[in-house]
Amino acid sequence: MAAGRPRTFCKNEALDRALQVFWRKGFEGASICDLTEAMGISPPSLYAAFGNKEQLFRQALDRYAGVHSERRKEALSAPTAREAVAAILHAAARNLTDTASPAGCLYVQGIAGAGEHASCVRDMLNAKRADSEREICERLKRARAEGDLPEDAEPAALARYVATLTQGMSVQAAGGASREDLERVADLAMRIWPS
Amino acid sequence: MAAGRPRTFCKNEALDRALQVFWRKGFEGASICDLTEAMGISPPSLYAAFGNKEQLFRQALDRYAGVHSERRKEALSAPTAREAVAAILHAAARNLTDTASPAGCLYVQGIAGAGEHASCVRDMLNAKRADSEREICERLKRARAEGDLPEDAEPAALARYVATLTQGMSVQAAGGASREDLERVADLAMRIWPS
DNA sequence: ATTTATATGTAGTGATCGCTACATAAGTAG
DNA sequence: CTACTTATGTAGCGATCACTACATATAAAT
Repeated sequence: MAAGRPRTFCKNEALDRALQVFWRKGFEGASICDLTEAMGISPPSLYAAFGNKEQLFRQALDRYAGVHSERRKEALSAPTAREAVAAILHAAARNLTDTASPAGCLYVQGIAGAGEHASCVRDMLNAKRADSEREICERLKRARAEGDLPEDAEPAALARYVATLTQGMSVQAAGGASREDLERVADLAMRIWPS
Repeated sequence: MAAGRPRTFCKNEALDRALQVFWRKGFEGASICDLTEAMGISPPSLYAAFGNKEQLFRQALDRYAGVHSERRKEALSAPTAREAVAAILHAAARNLTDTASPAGCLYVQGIAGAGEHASCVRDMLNAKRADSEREICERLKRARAEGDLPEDAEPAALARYVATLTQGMSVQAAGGASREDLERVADLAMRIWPS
């Protein structure tokens, strides 16, 4: 059939730029004007390609989630639970203070000034954080089954401890904490390990 | 001199109601309309009594900070550093999930959808979180001086660990974590203690 | 009673929000 | 070429934002 005028920008590239804006300013803090400027396109192009602001956020969030899901899997593939959790925490310290990206984690900073009507954004971010915690929990369950963790260890509680730390590290990073500060937090946090 | 028409509302009571709104929605997420409705006053009364939205937030934040500073001091007055930190973490688990208030901590949730022009709000909240961390650090320094902590303990790093946990717990609470969940995190967190 | 000072209620300011109508440009299909 | 489809650029929509002008109300001071 007829194919119409081709779009003049790369969708994924534009999405990456939108992600940067959402990451730095949060969902509500990022205006369409901020986004179109960063993406190098006009509002009608944005709406034609991505739907609306909420759908754009969802797509940017999925892209972000893809990257971080891979990093998480890599960290969790360490041979022991102890090494896996240490890898998660130290990767967090590193990534959350990466100067090439906004400080902190989109899962935390994205909440922004969400009024009531942005509850779906809150739900999206809650779900992503829960996904992350669940993957850690699964790894710990496996470790317990393999005898890598004692029988009385509680994977769910441990996973929540790790998730709480990474989320707190995001707040710390957004507040100006240095990479070294967060590395030290990660080191301290690992002292709970029975080994 | 002449005293003029007296105001028809209690300033502190109105401030408390504004605090609830900021707490639940964040600085940017709370509209003047939300605030005036909750405070039971009209916009001109709000501006006459509190200046503007930013100054209102600052006053609400100070009020919140007063309450939490007292609670913190009480927790830190425990005889040993270990008990003091445990008290901080368990108080966080309790307070952050208090059903009478919005979930989470204003110091974290207040960041809301802060656009660039709300950087002063970000600074205010960063400063309050830093205050909290510093008080914990002071307590730990005292403990080390008293021999309650080993010579090689690092009060600053420990204080940052505790602050990171409480901030992460705020994110967890805002995401729906239960009091029991957070209590278990606090228990796990205390396992790093050398004792 | 008059003056002075502060608070209130109504109503609306300009600016910005997310979003879109509309005409035009740029491609394919026949 | 004409017909059709899709993207772009301009320009602006109604709604909401933080905030305020203005007239009026209510107190104390003289």
